[in-house]
Amino acid sequence: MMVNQIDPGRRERIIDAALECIAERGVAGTSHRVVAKRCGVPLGSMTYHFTGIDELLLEAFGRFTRRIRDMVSDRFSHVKGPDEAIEAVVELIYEDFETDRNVYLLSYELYALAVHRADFRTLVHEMIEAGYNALRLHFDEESARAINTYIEGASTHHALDTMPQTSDQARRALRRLACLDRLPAPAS
Amino acid sequence: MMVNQIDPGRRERIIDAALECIAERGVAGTSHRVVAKRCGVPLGSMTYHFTGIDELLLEAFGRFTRRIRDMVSDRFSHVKGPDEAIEAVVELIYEDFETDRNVYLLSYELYALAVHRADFRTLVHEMIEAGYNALRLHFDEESARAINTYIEGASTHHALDTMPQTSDQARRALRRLACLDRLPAPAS
Amino acid sequence: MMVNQIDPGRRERIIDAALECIAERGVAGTSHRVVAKRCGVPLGSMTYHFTGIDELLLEAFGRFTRRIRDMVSDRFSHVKGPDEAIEAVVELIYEDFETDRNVYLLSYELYALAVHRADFRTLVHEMIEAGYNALRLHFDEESARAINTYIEGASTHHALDTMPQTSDQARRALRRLACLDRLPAPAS
Amino acid sequence: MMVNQIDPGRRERIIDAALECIAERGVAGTSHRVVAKRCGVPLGSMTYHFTGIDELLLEAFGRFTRRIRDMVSDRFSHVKGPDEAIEAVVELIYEDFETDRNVYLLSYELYALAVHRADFRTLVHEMIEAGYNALRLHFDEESARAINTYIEGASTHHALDTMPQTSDQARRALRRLACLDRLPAPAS
DNA sequence: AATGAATGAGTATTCATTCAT
DNA sequence: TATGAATGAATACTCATTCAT
Repeated sequence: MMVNQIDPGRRERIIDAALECIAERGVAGTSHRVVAKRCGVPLGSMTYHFTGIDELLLEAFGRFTRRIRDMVSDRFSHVKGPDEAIEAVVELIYEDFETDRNVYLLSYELYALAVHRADFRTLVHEMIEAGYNALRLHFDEESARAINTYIEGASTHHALDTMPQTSDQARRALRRLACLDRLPAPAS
Repeated sequence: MMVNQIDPGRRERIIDAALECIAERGVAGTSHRVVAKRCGVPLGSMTYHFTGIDELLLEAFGRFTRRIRDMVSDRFSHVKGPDEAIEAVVELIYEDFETDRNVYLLSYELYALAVHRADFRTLVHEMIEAGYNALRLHFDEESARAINTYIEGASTHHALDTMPQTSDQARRALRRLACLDRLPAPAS
Repeated sequence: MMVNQIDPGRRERIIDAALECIAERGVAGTSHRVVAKRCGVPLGSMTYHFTGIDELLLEAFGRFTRRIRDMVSDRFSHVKGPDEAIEAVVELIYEDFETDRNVYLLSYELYALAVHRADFRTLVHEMIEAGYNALRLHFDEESARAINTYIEGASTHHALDTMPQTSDQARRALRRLACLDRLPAPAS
Repeated sequence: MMVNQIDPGRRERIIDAALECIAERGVAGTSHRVVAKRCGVPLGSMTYHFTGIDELLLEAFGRFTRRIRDMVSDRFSHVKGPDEAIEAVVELIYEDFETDRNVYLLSYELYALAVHRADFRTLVHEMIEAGYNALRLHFDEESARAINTYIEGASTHHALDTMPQTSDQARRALRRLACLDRLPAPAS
């Protein structure tokens, strides 16, 4: 029998491994066994640190949404005025989320869970509200909601390789939503 | 022993049952056993009609995306001009998808699969393109993309009970994206 | 992969193996694994044939109580009159149950389950009623109940190696309960 | 970190909690974790105070059998003569054991263990002998054994809700076993 | 053509116990 | 002395799939 090594950071490492695993293989492919092997802890350790797989998933996605909220608040920390806010949004989508592609991958795993389960839905709400609150400092309520909605859609289409929109196009769309440009009458 | 009954609609019934099951319990809760019981066919029938669970899921989601494409083409069939097109979009989100809530539930299950697997991603692409193509008849390319993106985001927020936007607000946002209104200078 | 052999008596063999296993190691030591190994079937076969371990235990104990009821009805089949009935009881305890010691061992496992769970309690009731009904043909109700009660106690004490009573002593006690002998005044 | 509190009664509290737990959920549902939670001691405390789960069970059942022996000796402490002894037995079954229903529930858990393991069997022996010894003071050996046997059976049938006998009927049966009444010739 | 039986890999979880602190 | 952390073996059960009939 192996001697018990005490390992204070283990719980955190398990959560990280779970998150990586979800990004790579989806929630469906994320089992106690797989996560345990990935971070080199024995199987029994999983249910010692977490009451069950659900608690693990919840903690993992909690960490994920916190990370996103941090990205948002970092991008908005020095923003002054609506023009800079639009730039922050574009950078969020085309730089931050792009750099950590997991943001895209993990979101849809989380949403699929959120559809059926309230505790995961809470995480989604918090994440969406974070975006709204940051926008609200620079836009009226209706515009802030509209922009937040657009971000959501852009992320989805980006995640699924379906967004041929460039960052320039996204910027223009966002500026329209924010009424930042005087627009020409549309050419039918 | 039961005599083998020929049952021409069986394959279709299985697909329908699978789709209901996914909506109710998620892909994770959708197994051969569960689907077979739901539509009253023997377990062996599942792998007789489908090479495996993946084929069944793919067929089920194929039916789902076709249904959505039908909703889109129905709404757009009599549309004339951009104003009516916007109305069609609003009705799609606030009436069609709302009436069949499964549209929301199933989308995120599909996206979660699509993130990791190309064949499901193809279905998503087709669905998104259908929206784009309908819009393209009434808007320039950039506006059509922007509107399609907005629809995506609005659907997500709606699915997850996070969209306090009314249909009026959505209509206004869509009209901004389409440059249908002369906009006031923004209130700082 | 091993070729599937169809094996029509398998379900019955599993039940028998479970019963032997309970007798040897107690319900606590009777797991899917252990029973499967004992009768040489793969683990997956256990939950194919039984919805769960409870169904298996219930079937096993059902077979056990039926066996006891058969012993009772065999012993009583040719009984004529109360004297012969008493003999039948003595032979039941000191021959039938003694021959198949499992009768003793299994009873207490069953009772422990019956205390907490109604479906097992039903089996116990049926078993006890079988004894009562056989006795009722030869004795008035009160005597039949009293004798049945005595049988129960004698079985327990016998099972737990605590009954120094000989069959002669048991016979005399039973005859007293049945009022078959004129009794002397007790010596204090 | 919590300072180690000395807690002299802890061992006793654990034993009590174990006994309650066995009564409620059976031996099968009684684990270190469950008992520890019930009496609010840390898990590590269980194997500190007891060498293993077996020692805990043995101590718990030891306490249980002592409790029964106390009930017996209390009931018999003032008994004078066989008539009063019979009354004591009836009160034991219909009052004492009835009041603390755990007596019934726990007995069969103990018997199931006793069937397979000698140390638990010893406890059963002591318990049964206690009854015998009390009876022996007022009856000849054979009657004492017979009465003790009857008590056992009556308890079982009572525990399993299968004893429609009233205390009056039990009293009459016991008096027959004790030869306290001149009996009528049996009605065939 | 159709299916009931079978199966091995995999799932989450519980458990008694050990041990470093 | 006392305990939180750790662990490997075991538990019941689910599953997609195969195959003989």
